[in-house]
Amino acid sequence: MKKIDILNKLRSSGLRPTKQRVEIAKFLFEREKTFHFTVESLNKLLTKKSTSKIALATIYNTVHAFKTAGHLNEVEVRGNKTYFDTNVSNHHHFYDSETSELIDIDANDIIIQKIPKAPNGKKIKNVEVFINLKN
Amino acid sequence: MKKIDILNKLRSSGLRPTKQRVEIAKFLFEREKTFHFTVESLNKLLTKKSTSKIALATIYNTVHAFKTAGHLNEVEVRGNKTYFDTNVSNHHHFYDSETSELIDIDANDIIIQKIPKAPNGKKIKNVEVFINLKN
DNA sequence: TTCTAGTTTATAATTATTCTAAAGTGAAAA
DNA sequence: TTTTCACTTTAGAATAATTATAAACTAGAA
Ligand SMILES: [Mn+2]
Ligand SMILES: [Mn+2]
Ligand SMILES: [Zn+2]
Ligand SMILES: [Zn+2]
Repeated sequence: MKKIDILNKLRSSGLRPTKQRVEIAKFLFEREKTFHFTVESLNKLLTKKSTSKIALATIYNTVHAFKTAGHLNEVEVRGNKTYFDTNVSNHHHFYDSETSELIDIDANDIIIQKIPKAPNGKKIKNVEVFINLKN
Repeated sequence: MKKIDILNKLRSSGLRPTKQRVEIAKFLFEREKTFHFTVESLNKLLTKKSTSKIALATIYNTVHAFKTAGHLNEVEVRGNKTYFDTNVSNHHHFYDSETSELIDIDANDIIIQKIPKAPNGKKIKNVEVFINLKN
């Protein structure tokens, strides 16, 4: 994903491409593989990588703006911190609690044969599979 | 589960059956169906039910002690609070984000036909399925 | 009954996150 | 190009969940 696409991505979701947003978006979206992160880890990586310091509040603001725009997903991981995922398509995860590392599993790599029907007036929105790992 | 069993349950896991622990254990374990809760919700319910007030710190201590002893499981739910589950067997969940309600799914009610193999030197510890509900 | 390690408790501390409100800025309009 | 202003960034305060502290209490062994 090139810079022009980043600008389009931001503008088309009603987000002004400010210096900070572009820098964060480039860091998050200009990569081949999925990136899983917490605000803390993102902050550290950005601080290390870049010269210009971005306020922590801005990172929170930006991550939430990207999530609301559908460019990031929140992943539920045991623990206190909130995890985000640059892979916004429907998929599953391996989770290694030793390293707190998430690994993507393509939706097609898990096939569920039998599933219970949703209760009362409810419908199934989506199904998430977590595979916890050990050594 | 009767009172004597509660006492055994505590003692056999190295926990002194104090007044507070017995009261909390009775509240949590003397019921037919699985109970999912947060420390906050448990605290409210205990306050309503009982005459003797239990300190919030004691509820945290006790829930952690029960979890460590294997009498409670922690369930990962989106949001800030930590959820606990009296069902410590391997099972799955429906999750209704409208009501923040968890509903158990028996392990046998979900059959996974295809699953990827664990990465590098890792093994699969367990598989958890979350079915998110909508109206 | 005495004794003590384990437990409870009020309160302080910590940690992740959100709020606030003042200063800064992208970009539309003049 | 300059003006203008709604949107954005920011430092710091506030909040909320959880954990730590340390003094008072107690289960139960001796
Ligand atoms: Mn979490
Ligand atoms: Mn959670
Ligand atoms: Zn992912
Ligand atoms: Zn459950």
